[in-house]
Amino acid sequence: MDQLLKNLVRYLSEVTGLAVIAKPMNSDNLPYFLVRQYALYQLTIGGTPFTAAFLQEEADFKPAQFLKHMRKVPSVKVNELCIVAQSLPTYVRKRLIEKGISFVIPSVQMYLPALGMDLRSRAVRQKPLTVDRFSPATQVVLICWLLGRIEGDVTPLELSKRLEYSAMTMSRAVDELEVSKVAYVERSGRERRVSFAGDRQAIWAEVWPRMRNPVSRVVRIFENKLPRENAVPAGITALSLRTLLNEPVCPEYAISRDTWKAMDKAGVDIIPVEEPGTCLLQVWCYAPKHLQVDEGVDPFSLFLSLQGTNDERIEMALEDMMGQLI
DNA sequence: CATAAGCTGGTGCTTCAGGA
DNA sequence: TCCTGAAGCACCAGCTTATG
Repeated sequence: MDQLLKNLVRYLSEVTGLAVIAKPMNSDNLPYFLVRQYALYQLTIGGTPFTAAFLQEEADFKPAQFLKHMRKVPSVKVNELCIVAQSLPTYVRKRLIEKGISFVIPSVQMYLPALGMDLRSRAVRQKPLTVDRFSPATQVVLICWLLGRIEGDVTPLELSKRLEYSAMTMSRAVDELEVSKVAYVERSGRERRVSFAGDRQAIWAEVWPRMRNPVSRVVRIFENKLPRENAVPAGITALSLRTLLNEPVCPEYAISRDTWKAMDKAGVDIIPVEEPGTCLLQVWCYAPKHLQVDEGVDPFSLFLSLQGTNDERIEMALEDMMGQLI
């Protein structure tokens, strides 16, 4: 109880900036059952008087019963009551607010209508205000939609199952889409449903400058060391599958960072120079497999991985591919 | 090469709807 | 009126990538 009292005084002073004084009340004339359940204090916050009731047994505290008890104590003014507790379930707090009963849970929440104060320590979620560059996870969601694979609206949880990200990461991706006005978010209860804003061509034009090249590094390995089930034809190889461009001498594949980590751990050899039987392996910051289209990586990621190459044939092939797509 | 910034998932708490 | 399960959320730690 001493600790709770100290916490109360410290918390109230910090948060309100007012002088806080708490003195135990004389409980000699109180019935035993009351003394057992509540410790009463004379509390003054910046000159405003309260009767603070420290809860001894928080577990079975009931607001209605509390009021009934307090009405039996002549020295207590019901409208000056303030409950002090270490923690209270949210539904209890809700009820107290409904009834207009003041309460303080040090470091967590205070509700003091007499002072016009209502504060929760938990900060409102810090959403990004703008997004200059989409996170990899957001990019995956966007491309998935651009590929026509997201019908209607979805929740972050559904996205997390489909794209093998955590629900948390998908929730953040939805934040990014929302502030970018690329998607609309509708809340129904605790659910967030995301729907995209119509026209694919317009959205692609708007988002691609903020998208990143998925390739974080390129290594050369022997093609027979390739993890077939996780590797997807990428780069010029993928472009040659979609356009009239010739196949490159050296095939290119894409894998996710996680797949590469596993390969690296298992000790795959990196070949420093071009050699027969080798291939180029692009390590992507997301999993190419989830967005795969036909035999190769998705055309959007492919475009992002090849844009800016100063090769006229590639530029033309890219244009050709994007033209067909949108 | 060291430090900062960015990305992601785990953990535990809060909120909400619905049912007893 | 109270409880419960599911979803959403913040905080944090661990790791990767960018920068001087």
